[in-house]
Amino acid sequence: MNERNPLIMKLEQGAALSDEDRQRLRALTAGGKEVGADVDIILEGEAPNAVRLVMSGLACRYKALPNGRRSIMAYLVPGDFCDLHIAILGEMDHSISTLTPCTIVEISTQTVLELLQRPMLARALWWSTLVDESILREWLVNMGQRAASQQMAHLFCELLIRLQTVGLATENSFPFLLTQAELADTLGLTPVHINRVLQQLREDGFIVLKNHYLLIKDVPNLMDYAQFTPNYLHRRNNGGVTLKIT
Amino acid sequence: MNERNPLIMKLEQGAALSDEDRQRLRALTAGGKEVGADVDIILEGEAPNAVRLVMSGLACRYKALPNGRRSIMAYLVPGDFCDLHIAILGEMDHSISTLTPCTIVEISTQTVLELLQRPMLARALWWSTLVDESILREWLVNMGQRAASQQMAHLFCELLIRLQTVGLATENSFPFLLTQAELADTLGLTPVHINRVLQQLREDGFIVLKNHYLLIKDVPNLMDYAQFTPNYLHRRNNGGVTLKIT
DNA sequence: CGTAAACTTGAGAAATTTCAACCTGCGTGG
DNA sequence: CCACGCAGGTTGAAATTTCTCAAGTTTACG
Repeated sequence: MNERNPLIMKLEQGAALSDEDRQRLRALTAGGKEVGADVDIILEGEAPNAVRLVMSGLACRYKALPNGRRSIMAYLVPGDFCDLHIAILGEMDHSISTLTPCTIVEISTQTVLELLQRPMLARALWWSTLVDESILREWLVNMGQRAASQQMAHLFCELLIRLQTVGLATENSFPFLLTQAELADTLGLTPVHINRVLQQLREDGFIVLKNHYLLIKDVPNLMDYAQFTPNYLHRRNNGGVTLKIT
Repeated sequence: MNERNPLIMKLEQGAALSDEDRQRLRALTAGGKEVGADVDIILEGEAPNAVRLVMSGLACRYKALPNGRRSIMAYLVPGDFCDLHIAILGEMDHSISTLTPCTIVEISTQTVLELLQRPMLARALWWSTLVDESILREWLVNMGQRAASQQMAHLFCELLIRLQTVGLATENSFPFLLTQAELADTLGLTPVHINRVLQQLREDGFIVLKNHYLLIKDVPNLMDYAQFTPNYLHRRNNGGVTLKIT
């Protein structure tokens, strides 16, 4: 009870874990390595020999572009795997970098194979990669079909739910360490335009964003504005676990 | 040799199949069902009880949007699975529809589980879902960071390679049945703008698109223009298998 | 306090959308 | 066999969104 391990908190959403499953996961995730902000974890073209997992902080998947910009294709929050798949694909087709200081755990391929012997854990890991894929699809919809301010709002809603799942957001707020340039790389917009969009959202009373903290003033209202429906996150109890303000 | 089964041709790119593996796949893929164009195969919210596979024609994953438009997030070419994952996620977070008349094969969950007993087949199926995910990431880059005409060019390059893999494209051309409205739903642009972009590509001598057939006049040149690098498709021999003109 | 990174602002240029009209090919029913 | 009808494609012009460039301003932190 009162679980604080983000990996376990997340995987509970995908499968009914046993106490022993949880024990294994807890053992695995002890003693990660501290990494600073803006540090590359894995580079495109590499073929890593272990699986990595974010236990604290915020990281991202990205591709570096010929013109010097980069495209961020996913955020990795605590409990997210960097490269659960790479053993099969051979080489990374994208890079992973920290956005804030992070705790990264390395798990040997051997250990992963052991985990996969346990049916519920195998199912939970499968679930987690399928949810990652589902998020990619929703991002595609987001970028293709919504106005910039809606895209931004949608991203906020998604982060709220995902951080709630691992106990890092209250019911309507969470620490927000992303720079406007990073948001620009994510949504494929200009930093200047990101800036104006944020001001718009503030003026319209949707959010308060200051001191590296984001507060959503009326969550259902913002979700409505962003056309956000949480089904694509495949949570069992949507946002059921929220941080208690103490 | 001289394989013509698109599923087998594709999976060979992901793992070294044995003759028996191929036999199994051939048996599976016999006797699909013919379906017309613009027919929904699976709808968002459903929980299908079998896995479906496209054996001929072109289909797509899409989400219907509140404003009546739809967002196409993936094309399914012969050899592609519709829902290899759904047993774990519970319900579809998107729909699948044909774009042209298609042959669709249904495979029972039981049969899939049997396939997964064979290590190389399991690996090949894993590989195929990971490649699907990789394609989603590249589409995200495409929509976010490239000019409209480059996006279009990139899409053409990807389709060329993917259709070559299953023997449905020559070294520089393939049948092209997509409407401009469908392209618009894919790239998140307006049909009007798609029209102008296509004219641009024609004027610039990149492509000939008529009579439902696309010819790329200089493939390396178009790839360069689109910043297309095929690594994300994780093919063993990039575009090695091409249709012989007879 | 000084410096660099992050954020903000303004104005003009470019890309894309919107709306509305008009072609064109092609299959079907008369 | 022809004419009608319609889906798909094309065009023009104005409105809107987003970008670019260039110059401040603020904030974090050594």
